[in-house]
Amino acid sequence: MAPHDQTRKAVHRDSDDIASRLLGWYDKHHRDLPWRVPPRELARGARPDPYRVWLSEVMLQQTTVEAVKSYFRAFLEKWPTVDALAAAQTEDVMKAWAGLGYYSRARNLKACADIVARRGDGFPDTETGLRELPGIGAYTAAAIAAIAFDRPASVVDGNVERVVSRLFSIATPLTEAKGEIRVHVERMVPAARPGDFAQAMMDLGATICTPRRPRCMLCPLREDCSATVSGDPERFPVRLPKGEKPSRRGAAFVAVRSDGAILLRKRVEKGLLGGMTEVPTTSWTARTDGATTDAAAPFPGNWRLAGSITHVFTHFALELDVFHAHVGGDTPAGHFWSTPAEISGEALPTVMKKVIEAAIPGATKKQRPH
DNA sequence: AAGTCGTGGGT
DNA sequence: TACCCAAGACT
Repeated sequence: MAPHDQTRKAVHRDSDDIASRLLGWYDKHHRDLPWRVPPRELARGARPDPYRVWLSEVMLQQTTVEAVKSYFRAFLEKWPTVDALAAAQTEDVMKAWAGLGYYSRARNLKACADIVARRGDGFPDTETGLRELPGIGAYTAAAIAAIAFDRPASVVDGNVERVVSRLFSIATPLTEAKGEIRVHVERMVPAARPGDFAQAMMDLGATICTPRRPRCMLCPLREDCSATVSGDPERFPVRLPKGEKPSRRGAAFVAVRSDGAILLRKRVEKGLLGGMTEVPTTSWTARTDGATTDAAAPFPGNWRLAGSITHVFTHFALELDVFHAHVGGDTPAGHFWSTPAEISGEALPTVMKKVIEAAIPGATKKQRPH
């Protein structure tokens, strides 16, 4: 290994070495992903489709690669271009997004597509231009600029924070260390292949420099890594202890018509599960004694307790008692019926599929022609 | 600027 | 089991 000294020039060369080692590793060990153009094809002159880069990056916000794959393929099948997505109905986009979580992303995705389609010149090709679009924050703007447009942007996501905090044994809690981490990344970003560098950092974090039990023996940067040399890489990044998760309770009502249709309604656009579809429920702090239950049901009827479900959101846990009744065809104001053939295509978040399944097992599964 | 916003897989 | 946390954005 080359001798180190304290000059600025040496520091720069050291950073270049890190990028070179990382890119060499990426050339051999990169993941093959549906939205990715591999380095071999980039070397032949292929360019990524900014629409696909954008779509994948928004889907990947706080979401695992495995969860995204099938949604990415389905979206690309339905809406192959940003113009196609702009021409879609927001309601259909919400339906296609159902199950992926963080539903404001879907609304912002559609709003962003509308703006880009109206621009008529594709996506902005700079970090600044991208940052102005709905649903595109600091990370996503940098990622699209680097991956789709070959800009030397500093891409900092949770993987990069972990890798860098270990490389330099950053003991400051993560919330306060972001600026320091960004400075390190800015020094490392290479002039050539900045998009591959960003994806390489994320692949390294996802496959080698994992939160627990990192595979340091396989890491191309182990000689550069302060935390590995000191013997306890899992100590980084340092996070502040988190508060306790409160729990809420409520009751949900699955009303079934004679043809098997289920009564649904649409939630308000903003806030939790905004714009998504649900069965009628009490408020989610309500007590579930008999009096409250009868008052909140969409129909007076022969309600039977079918069971209860629990669902854990990011900042609270929810327990819902699920009531089930067969009812007549009246339609309460603001509600609608969804037949067994239609229900799997509704914009039902996972918590609501759990509720319906508790009352009618199999009801939300996709029907297969026979 | 700390809280809000989903879900599923790994350990 | 209970906890961690993932290619974060928005307010």
